[in-house]
Amino acid sequence: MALRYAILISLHEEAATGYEITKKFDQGMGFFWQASHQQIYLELKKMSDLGLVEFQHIEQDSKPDKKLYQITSQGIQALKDWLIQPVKTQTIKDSLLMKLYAGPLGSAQHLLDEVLRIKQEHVELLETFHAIEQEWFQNIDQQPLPYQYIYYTLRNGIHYVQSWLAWSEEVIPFLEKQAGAATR
Amino acid sequence: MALRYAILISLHEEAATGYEITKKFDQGMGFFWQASHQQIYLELKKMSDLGLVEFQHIEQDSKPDKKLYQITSQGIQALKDWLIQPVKTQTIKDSLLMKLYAGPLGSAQHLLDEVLRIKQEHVELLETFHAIEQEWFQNIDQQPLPYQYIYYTLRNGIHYVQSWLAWSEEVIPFLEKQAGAATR
DNA sequence: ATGAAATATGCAACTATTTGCATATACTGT
DNA sequence: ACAGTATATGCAAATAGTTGCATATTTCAT
Repeated sequence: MALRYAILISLHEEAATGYEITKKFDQGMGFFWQASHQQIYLELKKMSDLGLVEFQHIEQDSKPDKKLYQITSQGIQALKDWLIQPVKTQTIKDSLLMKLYAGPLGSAQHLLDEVLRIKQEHVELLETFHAIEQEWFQNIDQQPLPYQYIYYTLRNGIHYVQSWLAWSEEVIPFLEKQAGAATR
Repeated sequence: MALRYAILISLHEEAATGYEITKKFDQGMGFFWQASHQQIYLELKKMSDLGLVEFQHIEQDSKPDKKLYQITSQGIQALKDWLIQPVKTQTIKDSLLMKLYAGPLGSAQHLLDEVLRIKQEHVELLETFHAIEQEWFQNIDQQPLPYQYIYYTLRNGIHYVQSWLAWSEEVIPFLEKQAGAATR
């Protein structure tokens, strides 16, 4: 159900097309929720049938037609009701750690390559996060209240990525040693 | 598919019943992969049909009968093949951050309560992790190699929980201020 | 010129996961 | 005595998510 409420939160910020919501899931909200365009279009249809959102057809020259969705008062109420429910504990599905756990049955070199690749992604993500922090969240306590809340979701991301990078500095030397030992 | 390989890794360590594997998913492997007993029993059946595992019936007095599963050579090969595939990037589904992102539309007091509750869980988890580290992973470079790999999955967990707790120290004062302001 | 990426939406099939139920015995705590 | 927890496995229904495909135009890069 959480996808539904992620979409409602996005539409509560501003009216948008399915295509635009999909892009939002690749950016800000994407850090804590991911969804494909197929999922989003299908969910928007269901939500429209339930009266949580409504849309207007917009015809465009030189581009495909689109549907601009906006949240209804019923949608806002449903979102408010959901926001005060207890949060479900986050499930973690981390196949890198699974492969590491399997240890010597796999290849230390392969694990090392993967850790280095993901490290690079995390380094870039951290730079992006810091750039966003600089650009949008300076003097945070003077920003509008909604921004202040969003700022703390960014801070969560920064903490997470930094801790992952700190861990990688521990595991990389170990994997280098194992990968080296295997070829000798 | 990853559930399948999580089970194979577990059975490669030692033969086990579905019930015992379920308990493992609540402990060590549970940090990076979760699965219900329904999922595990169903998957074991499929894996048995495919010849990746085999089982023997064990009749017990005073307890229900059980099936002891063990990995086959075919299962070991399938696992080895999977271990050298690229890892899929982890998906994060964090409804706490989603509710935080929604900000003033929800209740700061409710968010604060939830953060404090999860913080308590994380404090306890960190204690558990540290206890495991002390008991099983002292003088890590003198331990058997498979233990050394597992140690780094534990280290990942420790880093993660510590970073979450550090973040909570940032967000709690903010939410306390917001919750206080709302009642005045 | 030709291919790739962006814009824009959607169906169908499959895989993964959750939720609810069902069964049966024994042990432990109140 | 009675309720709850542990042991042990499983089916069925529903929801959630992935993968592959389909369509149609424009703009940008090689």
